[in-house]
Amino acid sequence: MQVSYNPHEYEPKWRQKWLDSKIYKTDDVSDKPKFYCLDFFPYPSGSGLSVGHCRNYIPTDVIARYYRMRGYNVLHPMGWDAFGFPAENYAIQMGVHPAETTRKNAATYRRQLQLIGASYDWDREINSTHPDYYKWTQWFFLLLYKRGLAYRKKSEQWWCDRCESVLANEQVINGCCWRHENTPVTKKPLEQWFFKITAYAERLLNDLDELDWPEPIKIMQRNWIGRSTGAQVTFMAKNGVPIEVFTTRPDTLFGATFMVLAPEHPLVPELTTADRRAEVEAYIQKARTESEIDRMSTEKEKTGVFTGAYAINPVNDEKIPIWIADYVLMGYGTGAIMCVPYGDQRDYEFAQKYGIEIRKIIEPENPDAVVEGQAYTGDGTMVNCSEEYNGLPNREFYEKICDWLEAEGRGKRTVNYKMRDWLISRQRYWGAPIPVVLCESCGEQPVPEDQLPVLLPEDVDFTPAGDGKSPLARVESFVNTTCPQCGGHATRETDTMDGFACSSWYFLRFPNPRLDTAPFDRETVEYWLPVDLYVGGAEHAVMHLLYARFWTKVMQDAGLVSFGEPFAALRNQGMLLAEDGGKMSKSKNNVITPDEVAEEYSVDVLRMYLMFLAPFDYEVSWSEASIAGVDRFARRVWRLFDEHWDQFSTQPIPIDFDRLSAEDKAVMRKAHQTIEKVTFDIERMQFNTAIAALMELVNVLTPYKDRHGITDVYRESCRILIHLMAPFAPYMAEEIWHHIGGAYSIHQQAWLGHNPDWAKENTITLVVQVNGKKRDDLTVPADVTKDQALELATSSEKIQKYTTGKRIIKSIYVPRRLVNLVVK
RNA sequence: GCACGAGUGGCGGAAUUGGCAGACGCGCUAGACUUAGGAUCUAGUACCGCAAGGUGUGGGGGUUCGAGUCCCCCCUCGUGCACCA
Repeated sequence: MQVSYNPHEYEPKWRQKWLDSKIYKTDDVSDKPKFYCLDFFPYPSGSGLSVGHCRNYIPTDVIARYYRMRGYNVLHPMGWDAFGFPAENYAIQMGVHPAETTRKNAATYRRQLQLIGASYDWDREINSTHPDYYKWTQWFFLLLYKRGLAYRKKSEQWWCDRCESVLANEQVINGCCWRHENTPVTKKPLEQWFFKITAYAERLLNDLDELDWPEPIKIMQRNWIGRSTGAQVTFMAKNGVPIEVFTTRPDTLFGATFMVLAPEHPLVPELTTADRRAEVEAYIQKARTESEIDRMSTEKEKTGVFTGAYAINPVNDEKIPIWIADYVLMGYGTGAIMCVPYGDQRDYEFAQKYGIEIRKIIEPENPDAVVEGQAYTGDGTMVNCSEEYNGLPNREFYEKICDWLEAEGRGKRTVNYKMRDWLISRQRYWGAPIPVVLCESCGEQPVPEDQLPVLLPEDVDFTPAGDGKSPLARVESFVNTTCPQCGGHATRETDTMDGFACSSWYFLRFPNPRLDTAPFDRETVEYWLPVDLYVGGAEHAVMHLLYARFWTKVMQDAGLVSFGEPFAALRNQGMLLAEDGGKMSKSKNNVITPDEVAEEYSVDVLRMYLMFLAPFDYEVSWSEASIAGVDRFARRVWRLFDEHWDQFSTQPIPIDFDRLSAEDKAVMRKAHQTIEKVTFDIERMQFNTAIAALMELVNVLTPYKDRHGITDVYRESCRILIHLMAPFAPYMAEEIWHHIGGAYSIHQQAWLGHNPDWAKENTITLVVQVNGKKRDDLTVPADVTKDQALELATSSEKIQKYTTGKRIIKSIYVPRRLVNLVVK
């Protein structure tokens, strides 16, 4: 019987059946080994999924399907990280409520993910904007609050004049607003909520070592955390004010010939002398207005002004001038530095420009190491210090001077981090309200747990007022409340939480998505977590991945979970570029959607093509030409079965391997080698070579069928093929399985194991080299011994051409590979 | 500037980790079947050479019987960090 290949008919049919019969439903707990396969929590944007997004969801789906067939209990869920600015901005422009946009966009994403055959357990779908979810996001806020890890502080916050609104850090791109490319942002002081992630800096850094994550991501996190060791040293100003500085090089203290404070340093007004005041204030004013990019530019020549004040260098009681300069940042260390022009390039340039003394304090072993016009940062012997220290190696002196500082109470060893606390306040509407009220008499009060969620009011005018406040501040019914402590009048915090708060715990929700008494059930979470495979783009290297690790550690400390790391293994998929090598973007009108590809070819072809085109972590361009090749492959597979459907079996066909003809053996061997190869490749996520292996098998079966028709070996090989294809081409596998009489569903069949005896080659090609150059190859039995191999090699005519009249001084035999004869 | 990555046919990429370089696919060439072909099938396809043979994994050195793979130097591209004291 001939059945025409018609994916447009069978793909929707199976899609519906899989949904209706819930074959991807996950058991809560079971005796099976578990596998938690998770995608990054997506924001459902208005434009829907492109084929680029599919490079994230299809590989994880293949993995999930594979582990299910391997007998694992697989948790493969999906949900929506749907709070955030885009929905709110869209609401402002179009007047559509963000809740409406979110609903619509999530529905589009769900439809498209179902289209591409993603095998999520849809009963576990979650949405961060539902009160059932953000109630627990607020609950975690309170947990952090109770543990002293959430605090409010006045801080300088990014502000865009054209938006008339504050911006999140991630919305500041190169010092300008993300929506107004040429509008530099400025800073505005505002009361803000912070999470004290810095308290976990050390653990966040150290625990990276145990993670199976891409090395570049770990490096980015290490850089972000930015640990440096050194000393905090107190310099006394002449008027008796202590100035704390942080230095990584206390061994250069004797070379400190001036100090620099950040222009924003609080001691500046106090230190500045009357005659310098006008100039200092002008400089501060200039630094304020200067954009961050200008100020941070390494290209820029250093500038600064003298405050008129002096401080005492604690190691030698020398009087050194205090300057202010914008190359010193208030946000790092203490906002003040000691300057050693001899040992620091920045200080060197500054000292040169302003004529400050450059004093040599470390003599390198090789005098040429000191380059004219540059600071010397290397090691050497101390000079120009005190008698006691001169002549010491600087490393040794480092320890000595730290001991001395600590003994004298003039400083101490310290560790400093570049990472700052996580600012979570957003003066925006579309986020989870921060569950805190401000009482006139009791002050700041957390909302009691039993009053959660603090509901986000629906009927709100979300146009920004330009006053730096959330639109919620204008909703009186929301703002006015009673104090949980005294019952008196109180006002609610009107800021909402950063969207990254929602994604910092969502992976704990999937094991028990509908639980209404707690964010998660301990036992279930301990069964499923940590996530076995986490896949998403590299762009979240520091933000989300660091925040989620932080929250997990807080929960561990609170005794809520036993583990300290949420994601055991992380992989980043490569970006998919447009055919011209540029980014796919709506503005360039070059976005290809899965819908279009499914329409023109099929979902299975899209899936296999994306897996085949390059290793999954490579950046690669879409190619219209190559997808046709995968379409051909799919049709070839279909033709292996077509017109012979009733001759196949879904049960293993008994094969008496030893009695097979050589050709039949070769086919059977290829089939079992393919099982081995595809299994190996899926596990190491080398999907492109797995597909290539399937193609090779088809390339063997097609001509075999033409010569021998439907033999047992052929039927068995095709049965193997269809199993191996199931994770990659789930629709076609299901349809073929159905036509050959398989019971629903192939996706609930067990993965096949290969028979190593059958997979093993019985003859091998032995390469024979003379002096490392290939001169012959011999077909020999696989179990050939070294002596036999050497005998065969040396007796080969082609080889003798190169060996006669010469002496074999060495013969190398690599079992099952080659013989190399070294002659002279 | 600093720190990682990566350079393999006309193209995307293989090479199970030091052992036949170019699997698989695209493209291309020739042929078959066709009214037709953007269908299908067959053969070929790294480069030079009629051939024997030689040369080839960005360039140059090195280790080794043997290097795409390991080591050193250089070039190009990509990514991240970028006055962090």
